[in-house]
Amino acid sequence: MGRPVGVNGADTMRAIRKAAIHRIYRYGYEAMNLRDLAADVHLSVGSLYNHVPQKQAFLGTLLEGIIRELLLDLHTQMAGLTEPTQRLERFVRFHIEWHTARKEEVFIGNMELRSLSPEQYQVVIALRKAYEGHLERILRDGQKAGCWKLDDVRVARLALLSLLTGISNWYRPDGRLTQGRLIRLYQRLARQLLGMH
Amino acid sequence: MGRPVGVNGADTMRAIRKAAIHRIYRYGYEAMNLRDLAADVHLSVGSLYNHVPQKQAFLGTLLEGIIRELLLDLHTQMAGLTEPTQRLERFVRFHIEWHTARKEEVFIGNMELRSLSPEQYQVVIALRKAYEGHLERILRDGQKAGCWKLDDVRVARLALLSLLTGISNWYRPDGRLTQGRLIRLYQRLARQLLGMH
Amino acid sequence: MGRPVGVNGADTMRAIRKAAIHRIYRYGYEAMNLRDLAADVHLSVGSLYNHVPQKQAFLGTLLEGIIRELLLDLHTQMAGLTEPTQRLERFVRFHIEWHTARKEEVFIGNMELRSLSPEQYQVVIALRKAYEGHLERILRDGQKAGCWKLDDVRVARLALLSLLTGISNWYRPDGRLTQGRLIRLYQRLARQLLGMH
Amino acid sequence: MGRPVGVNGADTMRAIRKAAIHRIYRYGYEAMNLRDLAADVHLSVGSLYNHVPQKQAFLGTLLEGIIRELLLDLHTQMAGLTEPTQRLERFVRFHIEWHTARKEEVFIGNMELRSLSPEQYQVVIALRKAYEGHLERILRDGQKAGCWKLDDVRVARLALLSLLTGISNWYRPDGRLTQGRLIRLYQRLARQLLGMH
DNA sequence: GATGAATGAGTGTTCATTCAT
DNA sequence: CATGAATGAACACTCATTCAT
Repeated sequence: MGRPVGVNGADTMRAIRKAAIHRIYRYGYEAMNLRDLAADVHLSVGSLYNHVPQKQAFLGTLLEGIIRELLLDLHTQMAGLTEPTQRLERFVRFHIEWHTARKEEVFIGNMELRSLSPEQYQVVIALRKAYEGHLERILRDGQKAGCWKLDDVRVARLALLSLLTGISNWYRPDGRLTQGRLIRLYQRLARQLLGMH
Repeated sequence: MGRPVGVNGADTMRAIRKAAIHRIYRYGYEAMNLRDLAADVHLSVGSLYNHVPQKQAFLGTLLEGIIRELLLDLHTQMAGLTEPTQRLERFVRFHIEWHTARKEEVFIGNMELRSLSPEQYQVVIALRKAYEGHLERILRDGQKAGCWKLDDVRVARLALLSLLTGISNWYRPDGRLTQGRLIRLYQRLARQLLGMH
Repeated sequence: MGRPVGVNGADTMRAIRKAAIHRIYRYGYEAMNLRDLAADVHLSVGSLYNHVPQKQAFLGTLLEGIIRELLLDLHTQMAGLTEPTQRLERFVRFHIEWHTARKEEVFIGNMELRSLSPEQYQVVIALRKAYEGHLERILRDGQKAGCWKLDDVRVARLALLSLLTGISNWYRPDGRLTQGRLIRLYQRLARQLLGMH
Repeated sequence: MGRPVGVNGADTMRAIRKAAIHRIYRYGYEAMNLRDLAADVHLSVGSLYNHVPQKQAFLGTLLEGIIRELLLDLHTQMAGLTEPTQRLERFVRFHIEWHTARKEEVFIGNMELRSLSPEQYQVVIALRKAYEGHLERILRDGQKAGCWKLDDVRVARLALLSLLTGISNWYRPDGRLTQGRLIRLYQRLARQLLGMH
């Protein structure tokens, strides 16, 4: 059969990504099978391969795409800020906004690293390190500037990221807390964690 | 065929559990196949089934066993303590000790919840809630006693657990930090997170 | 891999049914394995599953299909007849024709009822009852019309069906008896069984 | 562990046979597994092998035993009779008595022939032929003696056996018909089938 | 592009059978 | 005799992947 009316390749691709992210989020990469994925976007398995390379390669581009977008958004948000305290506030807000708005992406970006091939793993880990490095630079700059006095900057960075990323494990958009309140609470927690008052 | 000399069922079972935990930790439950698991303990697949009921049921008992042991150890460690600040210190130490000594168990206990059947999930989640409830009680008692002033006890509990549990994502036994120093650092971070000085 | 030239799904399905009937006839449902069945129709096991749902479900549709066809053919053959004696003659002829021409189908339709799931069993048994009911109606009508005097109509029906169906246990198409002679012999036996001269 | 008190080998063997017959009757030989059979007689699979040779060989001795017992009982029952009509009456009664009292044995004796190895099959078939031959001799003697006039003695024998054996497909001990009435009904049917009166 | 049909390697699971204890 | 534990071959079924149409 021919191509259905009003459907174009880019739309289909987007639909596939979305469906894949959802399935991986709920069942994990290994447990996602291409038949179900194809069905989600009203395609046969055969047709899926007109859009997707291989399951494994697909996971790679998916995770890489997610973290690249994260980094891109981060740089946009942080542009122009220089003062460490301000940068920290902004980072926390950004991180929470992304991790609540893009809960599923973030979740699989953390969980499915082990499903990557070694090469894919290297790429994604490098991008993650860039993200972590961003926060670590803020902490280091603030330490130098006397904004906070940390025993161990690296541990503080790890701790702060655990704190923030943990949100994606329990946050529900329809939960008790508004996103705004959540951000303010965690900005305070972050400050306290770094020993600011 | 037949039973080899000097082989004992309980020992075999222990070996299987250990090997399974390791494989699930490294590759995930879905990616663990019973042939490899059997090979780990020098058994044929058929023999594995003399010890393990079904892959799925096995995962259930595995995770349930882990968290039951965690709870048991927790109660032992916390016995006799009443003062909130003391209990918090002890909880942090206990959590980190367990999460560094039993890194693999803890990791799969967090990651593989989604691989559980609905019934198994209910059981394990209930046990996890008991653990979280323990910390929340500490925080609430300390709040009443004026040890700390939290904006939101529940969020503080979630934040604290994220902070502590996150350790299992990066901790290496042969890393830069001794376990003792790690505990002291995190005890301080915890105090600061709660706004104590 | 990929689809070979000139292959058609419906043809394949027919071939599978035929091969399955033959294997079940010779070895029984339990003893039929899907690898051999696939090989019979020059398919791999995987490909078999493009046509067949599950072994169990397949048996269900197979047996149901056989008896539905039997019923359909019966109604075609009996159409227009009213006189009990005539209907009996025709029924006997029809039954024998079907049970010799479709020996294998008939055989597994009788033997493999116990391999059906409870739900499948209900369905098939209901269809069988329809067939038996047809004969019983003939006998009852003839009884009323005075064509024969039976002690017990139900027992006569069971006896008659045993008599006729038993043929499929020993009939060989290349045997001593032509189908025509077989039918005439059994029509006489049936009449005698009912006490007609 | 040692041998339980009050249990002896012959009893165990009898229990195994009985359980096996029942399981084969209900599920078929292929579907009967030795674990369940062992459980039926409160034994472990390993222990079963102290009593039973191999599954396949066991089936052989089982079926052979059944038909040998049938033949033995037949000869006992027929002893002393010479007159064909009398012998026929007695045969019918005997056959029905056996096929109702030993329904399960009879059923598997007919159904599971195809599960036998070629050698076992030869043996059992030979014994069955002896049984069929007995009836055929009666029919032939009666034909000679003018008790009945059959078109085809062999077909009459096959028909008569189908008629009688078919009872085991529907007979229920707690059914509408007493065994006595059943026998009288079928004795009449048999006479009519042979064209007497 | 879309589809149905094909493939082969793999997966969990069962089962008859054996044997040291 | 009874048992638990071992084995290996088999089984139904799944799944990523390919390709003629």
